[in-house]
Amino acid sequence: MAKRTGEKYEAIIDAATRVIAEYGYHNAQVSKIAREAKVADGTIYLYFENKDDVLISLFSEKMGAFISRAEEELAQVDSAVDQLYKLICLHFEHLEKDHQLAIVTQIELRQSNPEVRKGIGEILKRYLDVIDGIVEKGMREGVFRQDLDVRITRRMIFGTLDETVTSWIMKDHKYRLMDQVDELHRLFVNGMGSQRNDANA
Amino acid sequence: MAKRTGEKYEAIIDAATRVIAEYGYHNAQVSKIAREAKVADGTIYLYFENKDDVLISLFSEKMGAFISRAEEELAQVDSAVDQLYKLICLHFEHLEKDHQLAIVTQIELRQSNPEVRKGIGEILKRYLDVIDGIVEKGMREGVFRQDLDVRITRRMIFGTLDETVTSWIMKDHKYRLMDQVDELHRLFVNGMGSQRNDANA
Amino acid sequence: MAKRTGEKYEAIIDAATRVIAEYGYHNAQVSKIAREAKVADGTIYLYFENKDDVLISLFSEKMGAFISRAEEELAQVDSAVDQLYKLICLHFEHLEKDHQLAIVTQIELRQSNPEVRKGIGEILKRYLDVIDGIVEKGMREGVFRQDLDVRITRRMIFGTLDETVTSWIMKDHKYRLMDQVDELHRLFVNGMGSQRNDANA
Amino acid sequence: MAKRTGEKYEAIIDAATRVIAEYGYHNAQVSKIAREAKVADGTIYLYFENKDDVLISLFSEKMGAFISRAEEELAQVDSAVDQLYKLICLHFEHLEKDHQLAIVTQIELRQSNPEVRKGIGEILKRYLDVIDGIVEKGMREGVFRQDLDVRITRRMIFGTLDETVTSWIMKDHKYRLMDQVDELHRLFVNGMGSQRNDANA
DNA sequence: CATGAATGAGGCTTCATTCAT
DNA sequence: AATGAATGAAGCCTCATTCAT
Repeated sequence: MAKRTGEKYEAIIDAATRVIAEYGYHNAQVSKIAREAKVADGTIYLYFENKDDVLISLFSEKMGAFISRAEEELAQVDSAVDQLYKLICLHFEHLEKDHQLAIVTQIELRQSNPEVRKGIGEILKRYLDVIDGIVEKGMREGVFRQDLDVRITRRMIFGTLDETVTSWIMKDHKYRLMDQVDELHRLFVNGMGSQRNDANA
Repeated sequence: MAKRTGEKYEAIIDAATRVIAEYGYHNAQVSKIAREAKVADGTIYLYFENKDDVLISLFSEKMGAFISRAEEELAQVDSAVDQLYKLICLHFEHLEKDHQLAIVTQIELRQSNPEVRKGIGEILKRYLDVIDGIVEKGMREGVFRQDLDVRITRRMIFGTLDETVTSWIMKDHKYRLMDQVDELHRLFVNGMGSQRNDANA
Repeated sequence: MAKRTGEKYEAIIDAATRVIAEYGYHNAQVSKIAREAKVADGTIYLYFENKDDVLISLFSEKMGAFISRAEEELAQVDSAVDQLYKLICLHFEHLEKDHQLAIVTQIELRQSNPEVRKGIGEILKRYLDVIDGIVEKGMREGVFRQDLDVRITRRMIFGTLDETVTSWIMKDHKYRLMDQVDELHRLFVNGMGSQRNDANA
Repeated sequence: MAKRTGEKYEAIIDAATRVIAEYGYHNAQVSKIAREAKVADGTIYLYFENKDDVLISLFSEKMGAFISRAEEELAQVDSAVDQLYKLICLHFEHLEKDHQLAIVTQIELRQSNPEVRKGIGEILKRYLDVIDGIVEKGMREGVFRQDLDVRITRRMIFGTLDETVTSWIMKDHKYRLMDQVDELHRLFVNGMGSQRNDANA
């Protein structure tokens, strides 16, 4: 039934992003999104199943495009260590370039109902796979420990990046995310590093 | 006006925890919480300002008690490295021991309105201070790099633990969190370690 | 936001009048008014800001129309004495013709909250101006004393008419208001009279 | 059951007067009155049937005392014309001396529910009888028209005094009520006068 | 006599979704 | 395809009154 494509499809998603960023998730009514997109309330239901679908599609479109781009760019990088560096850069650049999107995906959409959160989770899986790929490549290259648990490591990387961005937004973007890339990369690479260090020993 | 103490105060907070864990944040009506606590709806308002206050208090009581306990236990540990280990243990133990609380604090309360989220954020600050204390101690001890950025590092630690717990809940607590303590500790300590490794060099 | 016009706008106001007259102010719930108006509860909020707005609008529409009509009719009367007679007639006719409206405006709406009472007061100001006009005209004509205090006199006229109507309603409309016009007119005119004049004679 | 007498009985009535005058009828909760009277909530129910009873008793005590005093003082005045003058004086003095009481009886208690209004109405009947007595006496004396309708005339007098006081309160007691006694008396006496009499002259 | 903690019924309003035009 | 007026379910909170102490 829902068209899921076309000029108005995109207009609605962009309007939703702007409205949520400006008014917050709890004040982003369908009618407000419709007004912002310059369509009638009912028109939204010609392009989306329901409001949840708008939100999931918003995340899917924005994040999906980012993941695809990330996959492409990472493919052009040789070593896992450099890929990780590139990943952090891409992650931060992506959100630093679009403050509205950052607010919506990091803060507002997380208040959504279980249905939307589930949709978001599924989209994020692809991103986690990208991270897994880098970790596994590093293990194969021998620059990361052989006994790394990929899932644990992936959660460290994703959890850290996610918390870093959220924190940056909560502080009103007062500093530059990109300035933290080097330090985070070092923390990750040292943490996963194959060399001597076994501080716990 | 609100009493904020007493037998029923605790009964209401515990009832709220159970109801939210079972039905989800969006289906945790005041009347349902009251029924679960075996008090009248109105009684809740003798102990709390409003529904938001119940939720914030729930987080505050549970998390506050945990943070206090953590502070005490960490004070009895000598080295920063061991303190960090202890912190991960406490964090995981705390939530693994009480699946309901884990669901409520990690998943459900994050869907709450801005007011509640603000209250939660303020309580979490104390926890972040605890993490900062460990990082700074490690730097003083010389086991962590002198050029660590405490805030960046704190976000790595908290973000990683948070993501790890959330992930564990989403996977229906199918494995044991405590089994991941060693590996995470190693990732952190190596990441922050003062020794050799400068993978980026 | 609220439309404040249209077929349903009037249907809701009329329904509110009937419901309040029948059940009393304190038992006139929005849902009851909606049912009486044959619209959904939510529809009321397409035409009015809130319940208070319905009540103020009800008074404003009914009283506003009456005042406008009164202004017109009085303009066609030459002398102040006859205008006063006409005013009493109009005042009584208006309320005697519509018992429900009389009950609502004289009895029920006076129990309303401060917000509504304030709205009512502002609308009544226009009516008091009409009375002032008559008194001033009579003074210019020389049929009323030159040393009349317009405000004091206005309060006598309005207070008397108001009390008379309220009393009539409390006695269940058992007699005819119109039968009291002559006597009241005589009391007013003699009271204000510049000398002996017995205008009614 | 209710005692209706004693030190606390009066304390509660006085507290109710103060609370209603300060916070308004709609914010005068039983618990607030109890606190103001320095008794427990439940104690109020040892002296009064219910909240309505408190309000009716408040009106009854204050107004009843006034009416008794008025009856006494008027008995010492010879002519109806002078009695009417005295009545206006007493009415205004009574309320001008106690602004709180004026606000409570003229404004706030009129917002009360039908039960209370009914109680108030019954108490006022005694006052209306006093007015009737003056009018009838004046007719017997021949200074008021023989064809006066006592009820119509009574409503003019009461309605006018009532509206005058209400208006004075709404204008924040900015002027002196007592300054209007002469003019109102003249309006009444001329209005009722059997001929031209200018009683005030 | 006095207390005050506990009760629980009741209503205004929002907003995602539909469907006649 | 597009509109937007209409729908109606659902929940937080207040406060008069009670009754065990």
